[in-house]
Amino acid sequence: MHATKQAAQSFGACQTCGFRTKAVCSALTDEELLDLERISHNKTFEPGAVVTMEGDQTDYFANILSGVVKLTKTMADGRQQIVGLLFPTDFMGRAFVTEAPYRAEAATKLEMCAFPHSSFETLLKRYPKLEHRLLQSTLTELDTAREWMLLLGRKTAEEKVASFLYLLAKRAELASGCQTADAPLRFQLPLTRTDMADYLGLTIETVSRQISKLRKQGVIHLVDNRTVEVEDIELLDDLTGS
Amino acid sequence: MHATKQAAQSFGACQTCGFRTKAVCSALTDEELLDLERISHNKTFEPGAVVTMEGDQTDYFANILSGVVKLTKTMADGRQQIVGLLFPTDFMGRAFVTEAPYRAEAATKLEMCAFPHSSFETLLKRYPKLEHRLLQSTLTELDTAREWMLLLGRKTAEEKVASFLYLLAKRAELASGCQTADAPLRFQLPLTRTDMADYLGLTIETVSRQISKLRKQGVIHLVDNRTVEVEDIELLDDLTGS
DNA sequence: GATCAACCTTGATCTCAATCAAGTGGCGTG
DNA sequence: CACGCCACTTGATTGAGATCAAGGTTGATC
Repeated sequence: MHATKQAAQSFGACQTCGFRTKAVCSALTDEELLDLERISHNKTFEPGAVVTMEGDQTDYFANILSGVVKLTKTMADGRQQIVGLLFPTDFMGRAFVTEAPYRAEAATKLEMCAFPHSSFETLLKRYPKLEHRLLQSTLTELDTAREWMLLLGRKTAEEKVASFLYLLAKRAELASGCQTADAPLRFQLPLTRTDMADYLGLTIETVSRQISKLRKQGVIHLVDNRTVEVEDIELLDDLTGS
Repeated sequence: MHATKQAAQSFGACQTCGFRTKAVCSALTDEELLDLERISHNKTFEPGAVVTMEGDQTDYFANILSGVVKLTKTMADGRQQIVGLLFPTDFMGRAFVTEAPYRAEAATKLEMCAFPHSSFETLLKRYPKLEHRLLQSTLTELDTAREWMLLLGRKTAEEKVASFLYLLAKRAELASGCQTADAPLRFQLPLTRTDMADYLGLTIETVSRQISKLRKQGVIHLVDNRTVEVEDIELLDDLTGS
């Protein structure tokens, strides 16, 4: 029920600590946590690997240790929409529901700490505060989804792309909070342009154009296609429309 | 913890029964239900009345008895997005969170059974199965929100309007399930054109045009602006894109 | 180091829905 | 009854983003 050696190294001590205090395990005492640890095992996935299929029965619960999971809905003719992203410390899985209404896929290299379905539900019944923690994280997920509904329904292409980059920037800032002071904020894009388009309700061409525009405006700098450096976080914030 | 006389009359016995078996109270036994009944009181609102403000502290929990609540997010420049609708038997309120990230407003005449914030949370702690029930309904809400993200991000105007009408048609069919057999399916639109636009991420003009189009195609018939009769439910289903 | 396949960018054009504009019908009020 | 107001419809025009098309870059493989 803790990060592997690799994950611990790749994130540094203050992030690893985050798992104990931020993930679902934060609901339990050290002693109770042993029950959870006993049924947990680590799993890794390569980018693009399907973690759970739509309507899959053999579902399991998991904490994301490193990497990003995308939750995708697909229409009959192939149109896709990413309906959620899961980041490290986020919880994956649906209690007491076997049928997931969407597909979970590794967006990047992925490491998670998984629990078998039935054992975890047993623990949920034994520890109401674990279920309480789950309710809170579900409510947070609901808020995030609704925030994204506003973006999808009402924001312009520029605002959509700026919002996504701002989200990642804030997340990166928080993660590196205890290390770097005011070096230029830099982060990796966990998604390809295609995934970004599917997350923002746009086409890849529009995403690419908007990124170029932000670059020309001096808001961001692209170290490479997947590495962003934020040059003006306030301007980026203004462009989100929020 | 049950519908008022008026509500009971306006819905008929099989719908009133729905509150006992479908609303949050379904988690409790008749005896335990008394605890809930003791702290509940009914409230009514006129269309347009604000039930909870964004960031409101004086939040309360409630079961919707009749009418529809819209949950709205608004941007600084006035752009709006409805991020959720609550129908009868649905539960309103956020456990252990005082700040709501959106505004709840009566879309129609509204009747609800309300519980004070603190008393309800006490009951939640006393009855874990009540909290369990809350988790389940939150998960359902999350699924609904994500379904809507696909609509907002990827569906055409026609598909959006058709999806909304289909949703209402299915709901109406279910509600009248035990009464009417195969009379033409008829229902009231709980939203104005403006609200529909805000729910679907469109403008009122586009909503109006798509409704006219569906009418001309013989999919629906408008008894009046707010009353829809479905003439071809299968065709309507096809047009949703799902 | 040539080839190929992803992934991304940029340009030209098109199209769907937004915007702008005018008009209708119902309803409450003076 | 006239008036204004509100919700809605319909038409004309515009524009943001989709689509179509071409080219660039990177990295894996033989």
